[in-house]
Amino acid sequence: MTSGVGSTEKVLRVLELFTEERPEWTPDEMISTLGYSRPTLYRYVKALKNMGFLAANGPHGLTLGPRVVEMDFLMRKSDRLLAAGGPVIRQLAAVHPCTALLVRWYDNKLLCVAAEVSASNPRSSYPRGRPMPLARGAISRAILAHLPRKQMLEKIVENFDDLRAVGLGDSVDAIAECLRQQRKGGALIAHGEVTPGVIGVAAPVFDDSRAPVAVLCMTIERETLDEAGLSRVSAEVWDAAARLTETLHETRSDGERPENENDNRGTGKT
Amino acid sequence: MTSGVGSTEKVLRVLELFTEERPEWTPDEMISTLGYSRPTLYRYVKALKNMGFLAANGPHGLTLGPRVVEMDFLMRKSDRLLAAGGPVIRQLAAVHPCTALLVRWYDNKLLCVAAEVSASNPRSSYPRGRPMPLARGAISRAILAHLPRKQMLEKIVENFDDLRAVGLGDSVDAIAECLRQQRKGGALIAHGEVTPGVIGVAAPVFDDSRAPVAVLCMTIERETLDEAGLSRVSAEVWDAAARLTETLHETRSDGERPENENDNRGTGKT
DNA sequence: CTCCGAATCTCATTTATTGAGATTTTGGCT
DNA sequence: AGCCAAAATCTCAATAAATGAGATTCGGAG
Repeated sequence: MTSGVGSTEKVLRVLELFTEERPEWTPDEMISTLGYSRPTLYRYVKALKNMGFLAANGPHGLTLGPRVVEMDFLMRKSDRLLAAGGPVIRQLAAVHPCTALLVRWYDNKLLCVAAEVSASNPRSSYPRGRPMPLARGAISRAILAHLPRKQMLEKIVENFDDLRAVGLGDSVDAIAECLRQQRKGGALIAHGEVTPGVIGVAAPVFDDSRAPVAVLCMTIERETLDEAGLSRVSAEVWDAAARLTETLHETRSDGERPENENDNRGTGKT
Repeated sequence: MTSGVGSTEKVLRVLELFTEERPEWTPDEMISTLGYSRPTLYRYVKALKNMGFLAANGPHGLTLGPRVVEMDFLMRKSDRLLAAGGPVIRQLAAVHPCTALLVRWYDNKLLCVAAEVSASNPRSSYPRGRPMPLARGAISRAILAHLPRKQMLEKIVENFDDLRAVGLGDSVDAIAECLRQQRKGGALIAHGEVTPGVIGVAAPVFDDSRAPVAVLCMTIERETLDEAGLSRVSAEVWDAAARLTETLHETRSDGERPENENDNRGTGKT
């Protein structure tokens, strides 16, 4: 609206209606929720259906459509981070019973892209696609602490209240200082900031530039781990993240396109 | 363009650039491929980034963004077909070494939504998100044969050449007749129509209405199966599809929203 | 600090989007 | 099979938004 693509934003607002709580909508529900006129909403829906973003479900219901699944497929196939990270989180999960996560950093969002569970009774669930809190926990701080100064300050300002609540400091500068300190200690550790009784151990992964692109994290039941175990795990996580960073740099320069393990495509039924 | 949402279609055409072959684009590449002016393209990209459909990757590269992953997550969480179908394809995979697929039917597209591999050396690969050919193989015919007359004729016309090539008949009516015959034989069987040496056995799954919403399919190495085995497998597939149809009808009426097995969300790091 | 390419802004011009109401299509009934 | 109400689409004048050339600013490398 504000930027010369207002109509598109209105159209795509339709897609924002779909949530875990309400994954199916009728045109009339959309009209009354969004306040669009009938012809307009139908136009939008028709266009989104044509492009595969919406699909009919039953006589009058609408759900998200096949394009969504296809695009996610495409991302999984072509995401170097995911290809390189899969084996790494599997290794991590073998170190100690836990949930090992690979979390990608989008400028304003943390999103789990892969998870491996080795704990017998996992306390937490972060499958691919689950958004993660931006201002709490080891994962978040692993990003913040390793951001270039400028971006770090931006994010601190944006999330000031949460960060102060966790006790990192009472001013923007104090928090920045505190975060910068944490760079030096290797993996970031948080005790029960998100889930009580669960320890998070996280380390950043870097692409070519100096900005972090992802975080490796192990979440572990506190009871299963003593001090010595924690420092061993912490070293493992840090090390794994460093290896992953290394791998990313390699595949960037030589192979050009990432090699997909399973590429006999276009086949599969008879 | 033709329908009152032209500008939106132009914007979303940007997303269509991203393919398996080319998952990363720069603004300049987009400009020369799409023929948009510089300010326009930058406006589009900015909007798509704001909405999470695109994300920066490196200094100038763009890739698909986090919204895509989130939306797919949402679909996986709320898809009754997927929730009910998971166990079913696992059962099927246990019957005989194979790849068992659950394929959803969107009015113009077949898309694999879940797969279970039990063959030791699978010949085919159809992970979630892989689009499937619309006019070949047992899956396709399991849909076509069970479509209401009107839609069946539409689809036959649209795919006439392919269907004739497979030998179903030489006229629209002949093909329709042939397909209608196949309704009576239980599961649909195809020999090497897509992958030589691989047999496909498929059966339709129905939602409340009479139109099929999905297909269950087993793809099996021909050598591992004799005539008797094939008819046993065929009965199993048909049966499994019937059970799945049944389950869908049940969950539709009572539970209202599908129960998700693993719903301790908002948690997972520390 | 300076420079160069990348990204954004400005604003007159062009073009598409919008919605009330009429109209057609669909699919739920007997 | 055929009807009826609800859903979806169409028409078209009024309204508002998208467009792009060129100037400008931003931001990172040296």
